[in-house]
Amino acid sequence: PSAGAELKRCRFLEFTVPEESEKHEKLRLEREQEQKKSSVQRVNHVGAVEEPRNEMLAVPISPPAPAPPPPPPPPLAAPISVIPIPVVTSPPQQAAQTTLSPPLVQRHQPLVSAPGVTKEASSVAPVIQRPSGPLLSDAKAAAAPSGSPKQLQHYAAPVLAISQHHVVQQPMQPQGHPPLQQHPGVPPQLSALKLAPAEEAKPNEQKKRPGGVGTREVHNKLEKNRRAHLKECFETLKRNIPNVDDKKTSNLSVLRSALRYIQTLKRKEKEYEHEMERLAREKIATQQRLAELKNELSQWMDILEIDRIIRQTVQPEDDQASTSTASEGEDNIDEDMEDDRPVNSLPKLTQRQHPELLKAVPPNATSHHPAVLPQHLSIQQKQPPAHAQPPIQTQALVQPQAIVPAQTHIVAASTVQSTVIAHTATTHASVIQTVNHVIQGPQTKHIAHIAPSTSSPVQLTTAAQPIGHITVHPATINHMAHLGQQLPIYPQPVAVSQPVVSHIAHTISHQQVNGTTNLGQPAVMAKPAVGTQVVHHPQLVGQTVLNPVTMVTMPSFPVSTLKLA
DNA sequence: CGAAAGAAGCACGACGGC
DNA sequence: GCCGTCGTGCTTCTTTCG
Repeated sequence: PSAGAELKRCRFLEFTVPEESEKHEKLRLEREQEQKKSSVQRVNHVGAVEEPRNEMLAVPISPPAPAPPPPPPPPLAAPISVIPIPVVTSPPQQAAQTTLSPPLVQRHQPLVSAPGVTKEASSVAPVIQRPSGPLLSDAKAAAAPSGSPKQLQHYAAPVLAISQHHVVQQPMQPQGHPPLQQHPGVPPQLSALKLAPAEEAKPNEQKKRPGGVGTREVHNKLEKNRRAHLKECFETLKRNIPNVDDKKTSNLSVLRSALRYIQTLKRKEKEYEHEMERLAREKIATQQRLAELKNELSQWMDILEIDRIIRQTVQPEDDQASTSTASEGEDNIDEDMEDDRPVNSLPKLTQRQHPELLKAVPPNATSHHPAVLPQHLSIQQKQPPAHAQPPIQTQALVQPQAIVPAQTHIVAASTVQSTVIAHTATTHASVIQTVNHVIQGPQTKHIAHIAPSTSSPVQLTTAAQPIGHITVHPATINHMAHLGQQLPIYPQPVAVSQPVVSHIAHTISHQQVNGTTNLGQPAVMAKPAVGTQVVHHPQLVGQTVLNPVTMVTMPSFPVSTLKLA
């Protein structure tokens, strides 16, 4: 217990007593207290054992001494009284005199009156209380080895008194007699309490009252420390409160100010919390909006990227294809693309997303152009079939039945660019461009073999010879398999209008292609005749068809098939 | 687990300074 | 009269021991 108390005390001291002097003083007090404790403990051990005995004995014995036995008191008083110093045998007289009044007087006089007197009185008082000599004496005798048997035997109470004095080291105090004479009726507790002060008062003596807490002085100092601590706390509090005068505020006002300040802080805290919540919500909303915008942007970027890729894939080919007139071809292509897709890439996207739109348009759609032998397939989804400008919409449309005289097969020797074509085939221009490239490509493997219907390969250079049909190489079909259902493959011969074939043949024979084409108006008059004769559509009259490939009319199979080319 | 002792805290009254 | 300080008694809490 002492250790714990010590700790507490140390902390307390550290906190409360900044001044070293006080610390030292306190430390000194602590040491003293410790000493007291140790001594007290020793004594207590003895006394503790003894006290009960004393009490026990005292009770029965008490009657003999003064008047009525004060049995009740003993239990409490006994422990404190501690004791064992039998040795002292002092003149009973003084003690007796002093002890007479003490208990009663003490209440009133302690502070005012001279402490010495009261102390003595108090000290004596206890002695008085225990008149029961014999028994106590016995106990004491047993407990205290060095005690004088006589006194102990004679006065039990006196012994107690003596013991106290002994502890206090006050030889002067008369102990033996007073007790005997004194009033036994005095409550033990009071006596005990009074004992302490009495001893404190004694000048040199260690105030260590065996009773421990009893020491007033110690208690006072402790109380002082406590108040100092309290004061320190108030000052600390005061320092932490804004707008508080350092010196003109009482503790009460400090408390009030602190209360107000705390309330203000709480209010602000709530406000800030609400603000934070609001900002958090705002942040979430903003993030959502940002995500949406990013999404949109990515979509647009995809579209633009696709467009770019298409351009990249188309332009170089065009460059390759058109040597001297490359620029012309490019321009035309661009123009074509622009013409075909005035809305830019969006249409493309829609095309890709809706490949079904690319499917062949029913013959009726182009039936209003009876003049055009090969029916044209409209690739422009935006343009309804009934549109007034069929040439623009139509591309390659051939009905097998319509092409009787010459069937042509497109034989793709290589499908290397099938994928690219697949991407680009969604546009009119790109399809044509692709076909153009395939046919004119420098690499032989890219060259489509256009053979006459007789199935005997014919040199492309022989422009005069009619081309019977264009066949698709099986490898190409296999290669295109991955394109899925949207890219139906037509293994059967693809009919190509005779004029187209003638154009192709003618172009190939010249080994040269002029890029400009009226993609949107590839009207070709197909003649059953075998020769290569080009008949421009009335709308094309006066225009130069530089790229005969564009004249190719495709059957009414889904446009996706064009990718095959 | 209860008793006892010690320590700490609280309340009251008194006193002095402003 | 208010406030701070002090001394003191009492109560409560904590720790130790049998």
